[in-house]
Formats: sequence, structure tokens, C-alpha cells
Amino acid sequence: MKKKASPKRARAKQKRLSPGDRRKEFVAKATEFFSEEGFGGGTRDLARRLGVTQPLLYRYFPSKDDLIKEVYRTVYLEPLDTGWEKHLTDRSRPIRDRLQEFYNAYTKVIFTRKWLRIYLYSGLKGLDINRWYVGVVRDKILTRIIRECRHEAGLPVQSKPTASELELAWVFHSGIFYYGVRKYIYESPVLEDKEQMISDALDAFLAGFERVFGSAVATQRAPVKAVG
Amino acid sequence: MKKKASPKRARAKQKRLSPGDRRKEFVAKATEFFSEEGFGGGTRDLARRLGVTQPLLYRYFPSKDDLIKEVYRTVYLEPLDTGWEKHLTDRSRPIRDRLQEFYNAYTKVIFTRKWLRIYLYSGLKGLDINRWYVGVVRDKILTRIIRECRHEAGLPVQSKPTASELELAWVFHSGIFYYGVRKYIYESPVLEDKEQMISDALDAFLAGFERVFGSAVATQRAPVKAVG
DNA sequence: TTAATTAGTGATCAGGCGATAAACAATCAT
DNA sequence: ATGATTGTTTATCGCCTGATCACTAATTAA
Repeated sequence: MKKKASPKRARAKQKRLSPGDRRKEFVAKATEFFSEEGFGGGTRDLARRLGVTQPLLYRYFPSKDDLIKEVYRTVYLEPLDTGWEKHLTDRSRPIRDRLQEFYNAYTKVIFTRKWLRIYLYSGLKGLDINRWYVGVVRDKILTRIIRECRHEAGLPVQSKPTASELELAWVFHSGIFYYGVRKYIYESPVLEDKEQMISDALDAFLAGFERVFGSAVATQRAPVKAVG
Repeated sequence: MKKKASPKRARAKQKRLSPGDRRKEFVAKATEFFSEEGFGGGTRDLARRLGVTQPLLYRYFPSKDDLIKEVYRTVYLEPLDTGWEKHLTDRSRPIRDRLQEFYNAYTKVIFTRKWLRIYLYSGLKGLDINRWYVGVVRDKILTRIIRECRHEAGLPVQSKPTASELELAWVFHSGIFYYGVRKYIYESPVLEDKEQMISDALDAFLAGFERVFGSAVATQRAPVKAVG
């Protein structure tokens, strides 16, 4: 329903964007901004970074806190599009390959300075969304991993994971997670080959799981890691 | 000017402490305060918590930032009095026992809400003292652990740890560390028995180290964990 | 073209912040 | 006691913060 195309000449100072795009742009840049400055960062500095004036933020978000909540939402939902279960539960493939691929994909999403910082900031705030995410990791990832490990070790897979099993899975998972923290937040030197780190951690976890929880009969081991 | 007739009752309002004790008290309570509120917490709120007025802080510390630095110093030096090497390098005892005892003692110090929060806050700020601490953990703890693991596995112990060895040790260490984060910061339910968590993590780490780096000959295993 | 609508801005407010100076009050040397 | 010293408070300053309002300018509907 465009009557005339004449005014779409290249405006030197094209300020006006469609509301939807503007909002998305604000949230995206605000995520970067707050991830660096922390959520104590000022709305004026944020607006400067966006190339607009500070009051404009309040046309799109009722308050700074609402903007922050939107930042949380987008950040926390980001890793959930990875297609977890597909990797984890396909029993036609060796469990080790499945876990390796899952953590390759998962860490590809969360191992960014932006994501990790927002995550830690919100964790320190004790937000509900953080608790929710921890629950998702436990129920959708770790519980599944344990079930697959049990299956592999010839143990019954029906019952819920024990606290000990869950804890070992958490320690494993957190160890991998913290690789990202060391690299992207502490900016500490790490083993450059991320996949080898995952591979070695997997060896330890799988061996440990079987040693601690495995039945006496099943003593088969995962294949030795491929040397690069 | 003033009437001395008034007795010195009701003088409990104003208390006078020696400067040294006052300072220590301020730093200690400031640590608690900042660990909860973050370092964006206001000096007025802090003073209220101390039971004094806000300007008094500036008689003891030139600025808020100086107070914060002192908080960092005390917090970061706290875990260094544990007597690490004593636990780790006494080869008359099994390596597993040494590691278990070391991590029992170490986590007894750092697994507090206060310590973990200050640590994470300072990590997000990218402070030098945080980098320094990471280096201490690497050089004084992980490097020693690797050396002991090599000794146990019949490998040469002279050369510096490889990047892969260090990484596996980091993943193990971080997994234990993050248990504290989950418990005291995320306030997520964890396995109540901390020492069993350490024990299981140790099983996995030792088994993993040997599997990944161990020579073909040394296949002896650590004793099975005691069932509770 | 014109009128209505809406993205974007300048000015500003109330409140909180870190920090300072001066007045006050408790202690100590004499 | 007296005065000097020093811990503590009251009052306040300048700055920055999140938020609001009236206004301008770009877009759209008629």
C-alpha cells in the first residue's frame, strides 16, 4: 500500500526505524552493554552506545528493570534451541560420541563473553530465571546423561537419578562450564583445543561413573580417545 | 557551655573503639555487606549496618574504593593459610587420601556465601588480584596435583605439566568449586555430603588422568569408595 | 495538501551517590 | 580540673541516576 516511492531517498540522518526492529536492536545492544558494564551501567551510557537519546529508551521499555528482564529472557532462551535430546538419546550411536557432540554444540552457544557474564551476573542476583535454568540443566541434560550412562553400564534406567549420580554429573558439567568462565571472563590461558578438553573430561566422567556406580559385571570401557 | 550536672547515664549511645579494632570491624562487616549487595552497594547503607554514620567511614578509608581493595585483600588471602603442600606432597600416604584431605580443608574455607560471592564479583571486574589468585591455584595446587598423579602413574615428574594435563586438573578442580557456587550462590539443592562429592569427583579424576595420560603398565586403581 | 499519528529530542525533576568541612563529644596528658 | 587530641556526627556540596513532560520532526491516512 505504498503510494509513492519518492521519499525513500537516502536520508543522510535516517533516524526512524520500525518499532519492532528498534526494540530488538535495543535489547541486543543492551545485552552487550550490560554484559560488560554490569547491570549498574547507566541508561545514558547505554543510549549513547545505541546512538539515541536516553529518554527514547523509555518509549520502548517502561523502566530500566523491564529492559533488563528482556535481556535476561533472550539470553537464557538462547541455548535452548540447540536440539539437545537429539544428540543425547540416539542410542544407535556410542554414548561417548553423543556426549561429545552435545557438549561441542552446547558450549558453542554458551561460551561467549556476553552469555557467560550475563549468566553470572544474574546468578549473583539470585533471580528466578537463573534457578529455572539450573533446573532445566538438571532435568533435561544431566538426568538424561545419567540415564544413558546407566543404560551403558547395564543398570536399570527407570528410576530417577540418585543424588550421588546427579552430583557427579554436575561436577562434570560444571567443570566444562568453568572452562568457558576461565577463558572468556577471567581471560586466563586455557587449552586451546576445546574439543579435546571435552573429550578428556568425558573420559574421566565415564570412567568415574562406571567406577563409582557401575555394576561389577560391566567392565567394558569407552574407546580410547583419538589422538589428534 | 555545658552543664556538668547531668550524670553520665544513657551514654551507651556513643561507643569509642580503638582505631585498629574499628578498622578491622569495618573491613569485616564491609565484606559481608558487599558480598550481599555487590560493590555497587551504598556507603550509607553500609554505615547503617555498622551502626555508625556514613562520613565516619572516610576517617578510616580515603575512599570507597580503598575500602573495597582492603576487602579483596583479606578475602583473597583467607584460603592461603590452609597449609596446602603439607596435605598434597606427603608421599608416605596414598595420593587419594591426600587429595581428599586437601579438598576437604580447602572447600571448608572457600565454601561460604561471603567468599564465593566476593570472588565472583571480583572475577567479573577482571581485577588483577583475581588473575593472581587463578595463577596461585594453577601453580601451587594443580601443578602439584599433576606431579603427584604422574608419580603415582610411574611417569616422569620433572617437566612442567602439559596443557592437557593442566586442563583436566582444571576441569576437576572447577567441578568441585562449582559445587560451592551451586549451593551457596544459586542456593540450589546439592548432595548434602560434601566429602562424598569430593570422593566421587576424585575417583573420576584419578581414573580419567590415568586413562588419558597414564602409561600402559600402571593399571592399579584407587580403592573403591566407602559406602555410607 | 492536510491532519493525525508517532518516533525521537531537549530540558528538567527528585532522589541517591561519594565525599568534605565544621561542629561536637569522648579520651588522654598534664 | 584544663587543654589538646582525636573519634564521631550534622549538614551539605556537586554529581550522576532513573524517570517524566512538553515539544519537534518524520511518517501515514485522508
